[in-house]
Amino acid sequence: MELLPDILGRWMKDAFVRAFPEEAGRMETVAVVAAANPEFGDYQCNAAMPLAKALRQPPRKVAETVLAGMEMPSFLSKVEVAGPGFINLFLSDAWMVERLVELSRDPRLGAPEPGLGRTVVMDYGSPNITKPLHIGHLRSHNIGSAIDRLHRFLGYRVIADNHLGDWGTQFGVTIMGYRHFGDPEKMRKEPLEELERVYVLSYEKTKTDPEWLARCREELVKLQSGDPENVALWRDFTRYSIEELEHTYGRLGIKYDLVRGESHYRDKLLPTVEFLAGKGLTRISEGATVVDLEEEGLPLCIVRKSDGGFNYATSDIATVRSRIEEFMPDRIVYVTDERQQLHFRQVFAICRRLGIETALDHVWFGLMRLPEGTFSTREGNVIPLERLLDEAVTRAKKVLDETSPEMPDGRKKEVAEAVGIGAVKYADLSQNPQSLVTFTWEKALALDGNSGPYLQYAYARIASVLDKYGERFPGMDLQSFPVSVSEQVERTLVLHLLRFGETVRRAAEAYKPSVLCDYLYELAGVYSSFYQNVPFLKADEGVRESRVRICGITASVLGTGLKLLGIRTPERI
RNA sequence: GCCCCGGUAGCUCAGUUGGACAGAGCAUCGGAUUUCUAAUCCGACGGUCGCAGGUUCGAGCCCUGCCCGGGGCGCCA
Repeated sequence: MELLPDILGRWMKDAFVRAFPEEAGRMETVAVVAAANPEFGDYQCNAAMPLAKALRQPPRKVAETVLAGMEMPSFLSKVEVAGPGFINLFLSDAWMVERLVELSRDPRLGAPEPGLGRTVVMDYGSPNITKPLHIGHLRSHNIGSAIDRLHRFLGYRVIADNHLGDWGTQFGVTIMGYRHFGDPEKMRKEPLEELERVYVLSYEKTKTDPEWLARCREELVKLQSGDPENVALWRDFTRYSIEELEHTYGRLGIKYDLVRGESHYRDKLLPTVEFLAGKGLTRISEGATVVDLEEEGLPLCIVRKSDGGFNYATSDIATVRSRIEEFMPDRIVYVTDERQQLHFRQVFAICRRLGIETALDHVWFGLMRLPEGTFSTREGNVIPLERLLDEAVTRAKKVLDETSPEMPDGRKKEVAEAVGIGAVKYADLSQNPQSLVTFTWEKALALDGNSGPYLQYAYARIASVLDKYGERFPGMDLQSFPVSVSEQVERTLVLHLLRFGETVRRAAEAYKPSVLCDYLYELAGVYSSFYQNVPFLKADEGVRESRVRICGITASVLGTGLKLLGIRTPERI
């Protein structure tokens, strides 16, 4: 299905070109956007005003001239010029309803497939292992997996790779910590907590004890050069970490195609530096191998340390080359926090120098903070991610106990899990990714207002309506009844449903799941208003069926949208 | 010192890339349930969009300067 703004934009462009062939021909597109206010119609076009300047004519006159030569197309009921020169477009009810039915028969609900034939590698989550996830890890996983699903929905072939930090300096520190402070008993029971504990102890010691620091580096070099004992430890640490990660990923509904980690590219580090050197991009500075990036206005980038070791930049360049070779992607997308902006600009610049043309995008998001400031292990104010999820589920369960006492216990547990985690995920996704996020329990666990549970509740109410309809009017063939709109709120709902495709496209293009959240919240709001103020099961036959069909389509759109966000949709709450 | 973000209602945040009188949620206050799930709905209250200039038909959005907060800037990732 072609998207509404595209259909309307094309018609407007025709109108402009017909009226002003020369000037309008130079306009690349004539943008049509959703109207700012329902009074002003359904969509509006503002192109007459900029054009008026070039033509040296009053904008209203330009708009009127544009419209004068056009016949009213079937999809519009009214077009008018308003204010300084806005062109307001009113969609025809009959056409909207026709489109809605078409949408309901489309498994993609009217969304386009711009990604067909395209491959994108997505790198998100990518935590450093040997530490439990904390609330700061939520954003990359959550935002990344939502962008991932949006792209798959739009037809892209997505390769989601969890690029674990499993080969860095921290292993020397952790190995030393484990050898000297490790408790085998705790290691069996809570490996990640234990690994983090010994890491912190060992790390503190590096700051006061230079010899300790030197020994940590030694252990890292031993690991990286294949020392069997250290490699065995590294394997254990990695295995424990991944097992625990998988548990949290299961709760969050995050799935990867690949979980490779930096270690996967360890044999490619030296060849990468040699390749860079072969291209004449490197020089030696203070014993380190560096790439100058002055032309790009960036600071120089170290690709090999003076002690012979490699760092993050080298690893990422090696990873880009490997991914291109293996998957031939059209694009590689990284989702990390804002602190890595410079790093990726450097890496991308070096890739360009190497002649890599694959699109490379860094999607960054604001750090999560606590009201009192940043959190850190040393401050002791780190909130483990699992604890946040547990707390959310507990609160959801409490509400369920009050509102749905009749629900069987097992079922209640499932619903509480879905609702609690839905609340946490939605609270994070609904913010503009680039805003700095201040974590508060109140916000993360909100169950009413603009929240995940509000959307899930709306969904469950619809599911209930559909069931009740089936019970009370058995044997009716819903699809054989026509859809029509009579109430204002009903029309608003239909219009909103028709905008699903354009919203999904915009959310994916902008890498902003929050765009979809806004849309779904508004959809649920319009539906709730409809539900509360317009009878359907009690309406006359015909009107009843039309409204129940609209309910069904709303359920599809809301359900699909929530699934794209990774939020589950219980049929009963 | 240089670079990147942010500053919008008491609080937490939107604002479709320059359009119509700046919008939600929370909080506060008032109303709605013999009815399709009240985790809901309807309404009220609430703003110098950090400050000062500038660009133009039009600025929360673009430009310049300043103030406040966060982050980054050669061997961590």
